[in-house]
Amino acid sequence: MDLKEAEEKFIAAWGAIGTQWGINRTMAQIHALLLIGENPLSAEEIMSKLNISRGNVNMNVRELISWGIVHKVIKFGERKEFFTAEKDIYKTAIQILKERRKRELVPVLNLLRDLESQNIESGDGDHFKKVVGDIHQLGDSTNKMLDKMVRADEHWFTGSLMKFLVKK
Amino acid sequence: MDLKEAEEKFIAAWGAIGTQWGINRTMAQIHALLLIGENPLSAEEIMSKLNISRGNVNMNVRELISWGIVHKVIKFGERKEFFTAEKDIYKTAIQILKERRKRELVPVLNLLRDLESQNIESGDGDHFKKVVGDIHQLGDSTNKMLDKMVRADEHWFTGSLMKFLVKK
DNA sequence: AGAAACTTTCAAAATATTTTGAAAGTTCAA
DNA sequence: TTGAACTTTCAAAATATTTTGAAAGTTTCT
Repeated sequence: MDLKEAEEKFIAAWGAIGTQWGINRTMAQIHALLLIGENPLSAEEIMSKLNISRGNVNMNVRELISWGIVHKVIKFGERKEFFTAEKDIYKTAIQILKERRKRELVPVLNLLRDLESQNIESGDGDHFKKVVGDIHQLGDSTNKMLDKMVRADEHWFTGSLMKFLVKK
Repeated sequence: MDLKEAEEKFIAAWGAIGTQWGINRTMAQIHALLLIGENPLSAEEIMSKLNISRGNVNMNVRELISWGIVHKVIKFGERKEFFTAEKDIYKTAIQILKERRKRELVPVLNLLRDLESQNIESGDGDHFKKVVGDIHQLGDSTNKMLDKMVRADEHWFTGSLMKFLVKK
């Protein structure tokens, strides 16, 4: 198997996996392409390598940038923009944790806080209150855990936290 | 705000959040409905409370069962099946971790192992190999971490692991 | 200012996912 | 064995998401 073949396999598989992760296939493929490319690529290049339209590239690259895992690169003397993926995979993972916390966990916590602040007329609401309270507690713990992971310096993954988590 | 109102808000919101989590809305709503209900519900009841079809209930309940977070309940003397959600939210969380590890992480590890076993003709494949190797390392660590969480007894979330993660 | 080189937008088309509901399948009591 | 009470299936319809590509917008150069 030559390099090109392996790279294509990686890109295709990353796209498929992305789908399972709830990420759109093209976005995952663009990320893979930029990850394995040593040099930044232009929109043109992404279009032709993945066989997708200009608009599609623009949209998904913008989204990847909003996740903080792809960056614009301006080359001196060149008019067009280039894009590259964060190459430190730990930074990438932390960035994704950060964003998912913001996008997926925080809204849950807000909902729960809101529900708990409501004064439900007593009685049979006990079970409901317990469920909401339990989820809230779990959500808070998870939030703190993620916060700790995200705040830790960039070597957390090889540091004491990871040692603790993975030991035995 | 009365109980019914709060419950409906919870169900609706849980559905919307599910969508963001990459879970289909109806599945999340059924889960919410079963969570806040003290007693198991029949397909009929789920249909009418959520205003969805029989087939839809069947499909999504089956999926929830395959995730291990909803269970069939047979009531003595009753012909039909009832369904209930796991009420221990920590168990539910662990179950979800377990399944996501199996469905989302394991395939990635398989891909990476496969790519690494290929003998790529040397030279400029160095960067590609590094990327694949880095992701593999991260994946392995994550896998071990999840394994530890999942294996820990059901009180891990309040136990030393959680203390460590959340302290400070 | 005008024009070339680029990026962004967005309505329409393509694709993918979810939902429906009627038909087929199953179970069980009589 | 039959038929009532249930569950499952699945093709078609509805809905949601993604993709396209041409038009509009922006920037930079002359």
